[in-house]
Amino acid sequence: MANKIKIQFPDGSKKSFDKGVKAIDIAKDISEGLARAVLAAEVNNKLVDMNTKIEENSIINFVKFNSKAGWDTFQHSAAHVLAQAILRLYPKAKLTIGPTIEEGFYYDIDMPPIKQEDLGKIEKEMQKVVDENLAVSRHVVSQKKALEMFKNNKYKVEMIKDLFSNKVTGTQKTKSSVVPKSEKITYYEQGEFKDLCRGPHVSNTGAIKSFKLLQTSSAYWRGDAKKESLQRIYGVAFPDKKELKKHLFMLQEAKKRDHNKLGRELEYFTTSEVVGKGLPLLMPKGAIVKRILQRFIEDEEEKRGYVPTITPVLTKSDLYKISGHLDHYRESMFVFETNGEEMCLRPMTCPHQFMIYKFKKRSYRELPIRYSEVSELFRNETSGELHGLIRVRQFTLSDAHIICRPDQLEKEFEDVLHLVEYVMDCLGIKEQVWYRFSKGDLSKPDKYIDNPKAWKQSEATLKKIIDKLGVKYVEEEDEAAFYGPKLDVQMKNVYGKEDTLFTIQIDFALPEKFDMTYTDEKSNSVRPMIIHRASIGCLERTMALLIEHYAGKMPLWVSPIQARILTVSEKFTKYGQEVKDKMRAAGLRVELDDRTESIGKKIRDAQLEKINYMLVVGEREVKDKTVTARNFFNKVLGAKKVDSFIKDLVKEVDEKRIPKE
RNA sequence: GCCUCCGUGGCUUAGCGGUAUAGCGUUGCAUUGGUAAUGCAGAGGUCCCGAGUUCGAUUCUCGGCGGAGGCUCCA
Repeated sequence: MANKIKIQFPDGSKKSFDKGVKAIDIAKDISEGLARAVLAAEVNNKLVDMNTKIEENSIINFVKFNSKAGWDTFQHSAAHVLAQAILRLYPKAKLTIGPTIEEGFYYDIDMPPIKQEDLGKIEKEMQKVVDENLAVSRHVVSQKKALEMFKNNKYKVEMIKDLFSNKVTGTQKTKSSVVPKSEKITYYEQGEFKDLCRGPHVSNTGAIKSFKLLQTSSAYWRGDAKKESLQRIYGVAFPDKKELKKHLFMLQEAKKRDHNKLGRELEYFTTSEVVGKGLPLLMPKGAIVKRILQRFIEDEEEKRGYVPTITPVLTKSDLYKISGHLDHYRESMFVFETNGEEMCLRPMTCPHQFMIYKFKKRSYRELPIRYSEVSELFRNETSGELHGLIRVRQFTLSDAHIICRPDQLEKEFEDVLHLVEYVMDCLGIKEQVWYRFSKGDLSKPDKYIDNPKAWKQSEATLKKIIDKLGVKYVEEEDEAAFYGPKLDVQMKNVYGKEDTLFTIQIDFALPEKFDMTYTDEKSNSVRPMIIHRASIGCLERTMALLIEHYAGKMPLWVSPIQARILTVSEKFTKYGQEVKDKMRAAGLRVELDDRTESIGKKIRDAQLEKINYMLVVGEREVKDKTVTARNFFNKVLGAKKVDSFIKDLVKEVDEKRIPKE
């Protein structure tokens, strides 16, 4: 029996096999179909290749394409095919890393810039590699041997060395974990191609049935702008053609929702060369939405005990010297000299509000003080990172600073969280967001305030609070503000790129820098705690993500044009006007389309403009004092009595109901 | 800032060394219409800007500006 082992399957059943049986043979034993479908196996929770020999009693779980591990395995195998094709076409190219990402895979390669038209050539070569159906094999070697094998590639050499010194591999974005210090290193081989890799991989290159290279870009080695610039090639792969086609179709569909396209088409905003980069001009519709969001949050905050401030956008740079912004942030600030003084446009509201706090001596009885301001901020972002309304040089943030006693911190934090949740509820985006606990990186004293003890303490405090409140979050290193850790609310745009929507930050540093104090019950002078928070985020960005999320079909309460009255002919203009006036009087945003166009045309136009309700008025309606309503999904809601319909709409606005198809 | 792609009337687009297509939209008139009606008439482009090559450049070269997607950054 010594050469037999027991394998346990996910359903709990067990079966015995010869010692050293390959994972693929176990799958075949169950069914040929399964063997074809699996990409890798988890043996005792460890991900391995299908040709791995199993030497002891194990629990096995087969990994298919539609699981996270299966996707990763498959995409990464495709990345190897790409790398092999590149080396065949460009023998001088130096491979670096080629991880899996949510949208597929990429490979960073040190080589001359790739033109768009080269991608077709590379794809052809990849197809050859796939057609050759090369067996993929895994090998374990010593560090010495590995260094010898990859001696012509300085990047791989650096990685191999790092692997043995417990350094983090990969870039921050790919989230490669710290590899435990090991004696051995693995590489994979397919045909003439060898690459350093942890695996696992599909067993043959022929499995990569269908793939597409999507785009190229440049990226820096280890994400460091001071290091070599590499060519990054993005792609995605699927086990069959149909799925790839479907995926590419979905990508195209998603791009139709791109706020940068849709927002311009729907006349929310535009840009002008003579105004400048990253400085969008909000047109009436965009301005209305922004104003609604602003009024909404101002009212809501007032209800929740915030007090407003209005502070200047322009300031002497001295203020930011105190706060440390100038040190940590200068590159992204607009700083200029005038009248012999250095001035700047404010990138943040915090120091201004702190000055108001410091206006007089504060008692513990006054706290918490919650200063809020919907403020215009300016950040001199580098040109390449600007994007539509999501990333701009001037934006409006619903900024607030809660100055409180340490014993109030938790309650205040919780209240902020409730506010943020309420806002997301009203916007109907609760399902689309997730929380990110953003921590500092103590190894970067330039980027973060150098006070390890305080960092640790405030991160622990934040963690304690969010754990206690049962917030589900992901932790991320090196994403904090320079003065403290954050809880960010994250959302993706149509390109799958992640952006911060709202943020709540605990600040341990600025109260000190600004020498902020209050007098406690024993007459001691004590440092307050500060929560920085953005409740509805940056209004422009929030608007952009709403446009994308709703494909332009905004919830009634934020919609710039809630209803449009469409007259069947000029004879009914007067009645249309009457209905419009009534609705306006009820506070609804309504337009009258009394053009001499056909009713069909007017309906189509209203639909293209994503107007919530189309109200047709013609002979029937005039007679019955009704309107015939449709919603923007073009669903006919039938004839409605005008007065009761207005009442319904007002109610819908008040309830901030979210549209459903 | 770096890499790739891009820049022709409001939009989509043809063209290419001799100042330019077409469709949609738009304007006016007629038609008074219940899911893009029809007819007639019209307006609208220094082909992103600058320099160079050329007898001549929207077309070729270079530089700039602007846009898109990455990278870095980040609300």
